[in-house]
Amino acid sequence: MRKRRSLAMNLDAVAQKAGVSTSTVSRVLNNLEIVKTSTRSRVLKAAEELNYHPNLHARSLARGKSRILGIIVSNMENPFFFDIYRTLEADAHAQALEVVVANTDYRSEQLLASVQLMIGLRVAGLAVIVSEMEEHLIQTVSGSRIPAAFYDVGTPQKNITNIRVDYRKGIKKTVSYLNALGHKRMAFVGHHSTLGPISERRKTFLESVHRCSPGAEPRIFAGPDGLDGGRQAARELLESGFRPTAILCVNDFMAVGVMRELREEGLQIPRDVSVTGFDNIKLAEFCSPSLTTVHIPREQIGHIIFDHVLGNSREEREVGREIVIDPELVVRDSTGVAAKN
Amino acid sequence: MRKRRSLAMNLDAVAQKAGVSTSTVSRVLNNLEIVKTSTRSRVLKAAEELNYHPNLHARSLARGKSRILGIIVSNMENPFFFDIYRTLEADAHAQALEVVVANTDYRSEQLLASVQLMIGLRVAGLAVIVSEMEEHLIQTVSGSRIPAAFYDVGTPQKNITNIRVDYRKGIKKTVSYLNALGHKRMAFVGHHSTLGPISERRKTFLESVHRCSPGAEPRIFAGPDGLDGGRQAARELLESGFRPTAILCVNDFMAVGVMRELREEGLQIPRDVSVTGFDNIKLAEFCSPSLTTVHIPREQIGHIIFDHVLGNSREEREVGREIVIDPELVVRDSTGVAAKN
DNA sequence: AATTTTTCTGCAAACGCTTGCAGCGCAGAC
DNA sequence: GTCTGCGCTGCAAGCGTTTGCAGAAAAATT
Repeated sequence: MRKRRSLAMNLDAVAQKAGVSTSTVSRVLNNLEIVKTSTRSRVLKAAEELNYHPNLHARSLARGKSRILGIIVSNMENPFFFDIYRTLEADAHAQALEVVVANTDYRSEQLLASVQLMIGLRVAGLAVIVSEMEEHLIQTVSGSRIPAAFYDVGTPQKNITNIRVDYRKGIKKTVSYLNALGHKRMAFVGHHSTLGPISERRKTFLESVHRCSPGAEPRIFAGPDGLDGGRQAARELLESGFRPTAILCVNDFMAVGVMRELREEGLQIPRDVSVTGFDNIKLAEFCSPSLTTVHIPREQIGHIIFDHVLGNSREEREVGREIVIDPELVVRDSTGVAAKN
Repeated sequence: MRKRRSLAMNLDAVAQKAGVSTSTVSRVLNNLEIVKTSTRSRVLKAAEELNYHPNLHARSLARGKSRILGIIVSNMENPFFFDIYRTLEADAHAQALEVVVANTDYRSEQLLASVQLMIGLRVAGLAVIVSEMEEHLIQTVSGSRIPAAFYDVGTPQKNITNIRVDYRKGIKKTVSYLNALGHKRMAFVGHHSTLGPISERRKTFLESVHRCSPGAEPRIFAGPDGLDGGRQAARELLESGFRPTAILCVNDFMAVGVMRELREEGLQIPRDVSVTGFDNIKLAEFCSPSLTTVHIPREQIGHIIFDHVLGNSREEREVGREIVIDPELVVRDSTGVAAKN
């Protein structure tokens, strides 16, 4: 028999100090109104003096579940993900839920690890906002019986809600807007081309261009998600000798990097080349020139996810549906009529 | 006696299916090399088939500690914090530690909640990267016996290391650089003026200006941390009628917001007004014009924090020291000679 | 004052895991 | 054939909570 007398404060210590049982302490700490006021204050005093902090692991174990919302995102650095995270966090806190975030960095082994973590933590709900997702992981989550919501990937399942944005529509709007401005030579800057949702945007881009201006020869470039990645892709584009009059970027974050490189090379935006993004992150209004983009309502998405995963009204928590969101084009200063040449 | 036969898979189920005891399953799952290969594979197969995921709470409880690094930051949206977080996360993962992040949003009640959370989680180590910090919280952390590191706030304590950047030096370098360019009328744009580290920058700014050019009348403006906050502060500045030739911003993130507003109002940077930031976040290179700023080595800071809190060599983990970092001025395109008028 | 009801508190099991120790089976030594 | 030693496995206690149930104390009722 090990007698590893713990140093860490526990219920017992508080109970002893207050001269009550651990059950009573527990009830006080959980605000069960059952406890007599005098006892209650005695316990609180003892806890205070001992600097007691309940062991959340023990608590979750005893309760059989944790009050934690798990969130998995591909890239917290990209404000798109951050904004959804922020909304989810606020909603969670409003219901006295804690939040655990994991960042996959678009790496599927990290995604696997994150999912394992969340299941291991027995989170009360799980939001998966990633671009990389494998079928068997979806099954794993579904099998865990944890109410979950996936953004952009997977299909509705038993306890899984799916939220997606109609990217095709967003891309089409962008392409036909640019087409109306006379753009024919267009390029697409993406990232991680193998990922489902991303390759969908790329494909739609090609389709749209072909439909709008059959003669055009659209080109594709890519780099890692981020400012540097955008810049790098733009550099490759320029070095390739291709001179598009418009560049569509897979997201705003990369678009900012793209614009930086174009500027560096002496190209004026939008006089020499138009640039568009996707997401409508805050930064899109703040860069120079401000960015024409496609608005994706991240707050709304966050709220929807939360409500479906942990919402408190019955109908809200109707997990297992698919929800599609329509994006809107937002025209700013990074686009203009096509340069003639 | 409650017989809440759990739905969730547990060791017992796996053990039963594999025809062994829970101890053996546990040993297999923890890679204890003691187990016979045949047994081992039988157990792994059973676990796999049952879609078993160990309950991390139970594990932490039994082990008496969790393999979690806790991180608390003021504002994850600001890339400064994100970059430190990213480094910490990488270091943690390299040692098979999980990470739990909490965002305080500069709210001290949220900071309190976050600290409670981390202690409740019995994290193996804690990194607190915030601008708001109260003495009694420091005591709480210190009393928890969790190895911790604070950035920018607090003083070294028993199990607490302190990392700080010599802001005074950074600000002084900036001011004298601007002074050398002929700037006399300067403004400082900060946020949350009551916070310790921030008010230090502001104070040093005032001192430095007075020392460099005694006749000058520096002005202070502020808004919430972020792009919008910077913009808002700049707007107030302009509306006040004050026309500085240079604006020092408390950080790069806000500086980007400031530049946006200046541009909006038709002011050219740096011809009409110079702007500087602080931190040297990636975005500083990507905005237009690129931003003169003070480099704070966030990666280095992240590594130092990790090593002191959870590093595996004895001397690294020398918690309880104070470490000061010297910042460097990085000159880019947002600053130039003072406008004559 | 005796009884019933209501409040409040404590007991002890359960949550799912880890781990010290004891024990079993079996190989080799004598 | 007994003994020793080793490799592997199981037993059971313990981690710090929560909570159903039962019992004690206090209050209300008769």
